[in-house]
Amino acid sequence: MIQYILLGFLNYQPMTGYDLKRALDHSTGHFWHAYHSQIYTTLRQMEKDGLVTSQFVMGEGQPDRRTYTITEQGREMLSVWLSRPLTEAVSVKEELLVRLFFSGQRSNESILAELTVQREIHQQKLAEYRKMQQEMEEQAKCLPLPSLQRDSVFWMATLKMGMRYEQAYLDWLSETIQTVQSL
Amino acid sequence: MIQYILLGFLNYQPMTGYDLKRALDHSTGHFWHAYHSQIYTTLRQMEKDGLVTSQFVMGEGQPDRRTYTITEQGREMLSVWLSRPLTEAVSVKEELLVRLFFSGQRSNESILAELTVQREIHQQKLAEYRKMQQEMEEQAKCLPLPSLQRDSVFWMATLKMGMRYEQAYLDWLSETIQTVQSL
DNA sequence: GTGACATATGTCATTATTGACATATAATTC
DNA sequence: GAATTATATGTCAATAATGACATATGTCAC
Repeated sequence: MIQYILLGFLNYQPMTGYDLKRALDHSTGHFWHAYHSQIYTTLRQMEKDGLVTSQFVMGEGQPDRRTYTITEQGREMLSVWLSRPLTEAVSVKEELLVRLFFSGQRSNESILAELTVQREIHQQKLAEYRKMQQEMEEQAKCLPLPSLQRDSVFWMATLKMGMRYEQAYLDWLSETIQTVQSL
Repeated sequence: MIQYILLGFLNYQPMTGYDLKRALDHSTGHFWHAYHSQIYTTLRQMEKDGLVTSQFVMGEGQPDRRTYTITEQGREMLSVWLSRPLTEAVSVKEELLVRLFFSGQRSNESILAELTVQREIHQQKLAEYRKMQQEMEEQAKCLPLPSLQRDSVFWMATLKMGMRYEQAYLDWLSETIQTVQSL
């Protein structure tokens, strides 16, 4: 998966591993996390596979940088991947639900403490997404390239799903906290 | 993670790998999937670690079965895990959002086809969860052990999150389909 | 000047997960 | 009687992901 994400970004412009890590952290990282270790090793593998090329630039006054550029083969691979639609349910991994499922043996206080912390975490996430939405709407007014206008519709769509997810999570947490309190 | 799920089930009663696979598929599998291969290998490892013991029963008229029983150490490990609350955001993995994020280069038709299939998938999931909820509510009236009454509150809570998630997903899919149609 | 932080790139051992391959019996259906 | 499905348990190679360890420079504040 991470390989397609990297191709997706490199399809816009050449970037270094560090650039990519930052780009991910502010966008796709919210729905597909990656450590920098995974990014650097995947980029190396992709170079071996001919999906990208790299240029090492000795740092003059700055640390050395290795810039990766997508190849025609890389673009082709990204296109093929995008053209083959997801036709199955993706598997969800929700550790909190696993924990709650087996929480019959726990005290109400222990459970409530955990759910309350989670509510704070998801409130922060929602606030973060709302801020991102505002910033994105402002940036959309003055995009450097008109071709990015179309892209920004999809970026915004992913953000909207993030907000719906966080809102649903928050609503459920409040409901569940109430339920546990009344036990 | 899968290890704690297995301990969670074995904490109720001794079970075989096959039993566990079925139990997971009808419950926790909806928020933490596991192949039978992972279940069997994890059970073996857990036996080495002293978390479970196993009794092999030659099948008389039925296939051979290896029944796993949780040990005191296993119960302890489960308890410790449950008592250490999740205090961080769990990382989400949403392949559809990754795909949509980089879908600027795709045709509207291709995107709409994918979103429509996803809507059907999530509608089915929601229907499945609603059916499970009905069954659970009926079963709750005549539980074999009164101690399960408390547990069923948490099982129901996880199911409710599943329904909220699917509903949020469906609402977002409809919204996004409309957005793409109007491009 | 020194300590902290951002920039920048990597390695590596371990664990987790995937999904195909393999095997055998019993019951049911055609 | 042949095929299919459910029961039941495993192996294994490959991939993906985790998170610690390692290193070096530039900048800024104190």
